[in-house]
Amino acid sequence: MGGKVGDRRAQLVDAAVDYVAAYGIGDLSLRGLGAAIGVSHRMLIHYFGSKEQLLVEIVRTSEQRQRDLLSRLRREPGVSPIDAARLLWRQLTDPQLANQERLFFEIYGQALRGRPEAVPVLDNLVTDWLEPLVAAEVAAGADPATARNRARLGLATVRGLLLDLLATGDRDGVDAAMEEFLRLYYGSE
Amino acid sequence: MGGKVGDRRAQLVDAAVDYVAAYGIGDLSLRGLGAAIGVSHRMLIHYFGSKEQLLVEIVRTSEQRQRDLLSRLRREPGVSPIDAARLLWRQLTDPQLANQERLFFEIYGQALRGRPEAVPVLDNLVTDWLEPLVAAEVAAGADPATARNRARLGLATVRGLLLDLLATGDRDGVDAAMEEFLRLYYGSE
DNA sequence: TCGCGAGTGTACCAATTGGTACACGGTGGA
DNA sequence: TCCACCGTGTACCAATTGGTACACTCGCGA
Repeated sequence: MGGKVGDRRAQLVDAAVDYVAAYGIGDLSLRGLGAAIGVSHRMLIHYFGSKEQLLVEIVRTSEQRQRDLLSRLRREPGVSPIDAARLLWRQLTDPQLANQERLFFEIYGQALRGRPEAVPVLDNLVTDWLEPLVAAEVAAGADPATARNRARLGLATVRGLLLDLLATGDRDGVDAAMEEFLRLYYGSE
Repeated sequence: MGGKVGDRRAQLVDAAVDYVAAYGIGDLSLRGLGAAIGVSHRMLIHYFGSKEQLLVEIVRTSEQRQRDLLSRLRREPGVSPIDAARLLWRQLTDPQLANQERLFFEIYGQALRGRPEAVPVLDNLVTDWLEPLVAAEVAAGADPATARNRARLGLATVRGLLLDLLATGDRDGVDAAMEEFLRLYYGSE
């Protein structure tokens, strides 16, 4: 039962992502991680070949978790753009996901620096999220060109306010700014 | 002439910030930095006491450079909010400052992780920039409460689009989204 | 029963790190 | 002139890092 190698690997990488979300990916060491998740650094090398490959898997899995959030967005069929925006906002700012969001920004920063395991995330960082937002805009009647602009703007605003929230912790202030945005975005038409 | 200790220190820290803006602060080593700016790692310790103190000065100086951008904003007396926004946007997205902006996000990421030399930036990350934006809003006739919300929103949007720009490099697409924002922000009243 | 291979631990290695000890040189003041 | 001191280089140290070698155990198939 479940003794397969892949299972063990998957279990390790999952624990590793949790650890990294909590303690950061920057100064991760195999020994520290191993001690935290109950395995020797020797085993991490054994299962993943090298630290770099382990990091690749960590980044990929962390990305996958973000994508799971996204899929919840995408799966709502007839959701209006404003509801999509609110939903996105509420999900991203769930305190339980704070660590995951911090990790997002940390990986982003390292990707900008060219850290090889992190760089690939830059490709999908914007486009992946744009797609469902554009779809919601178009469904709501915007023409495709402005739909793209509006979606891009909405995504950027959400992320900028998330950055604010993580820095200041001022949930009320940031929520108020978000409401102001929604008013501008949907209220004036 | 000019042989004062402080001068040498200041010169070193300035070169260090340039180096860090180009190569990142994450895996900085005294030897690597020293070799790049023409000084032995021994001297960096001599002038700064420890790597940590050097990093503190690097972060502080990098913050100061951001603040210089800010002061140019603040010094415009009767600038309308929309012009302030455009000015801010154009300055932040100047390709010559790309490295500096990357460093901003990198330091932010590390600050979220609790890296001691970076954490202090979180305090002023939002509030410092809010002040002149709020002032511009109030001067343009907004009541103080919504002025604060609008300023916070504008700052977040600018940063979110900057994140997009650094990730995708799609200047045209991001500029278009910015224009869409300005239309919403100022056009509908 | 035997043996083989996967999973694991211990010990080790080379490289890199921040930091220190000490020695040398030059410049300015007594 | 000579002495003190600042700036600098070289050599070194201890700690930590990723990665490897080898030995051991345990379960399963022949």
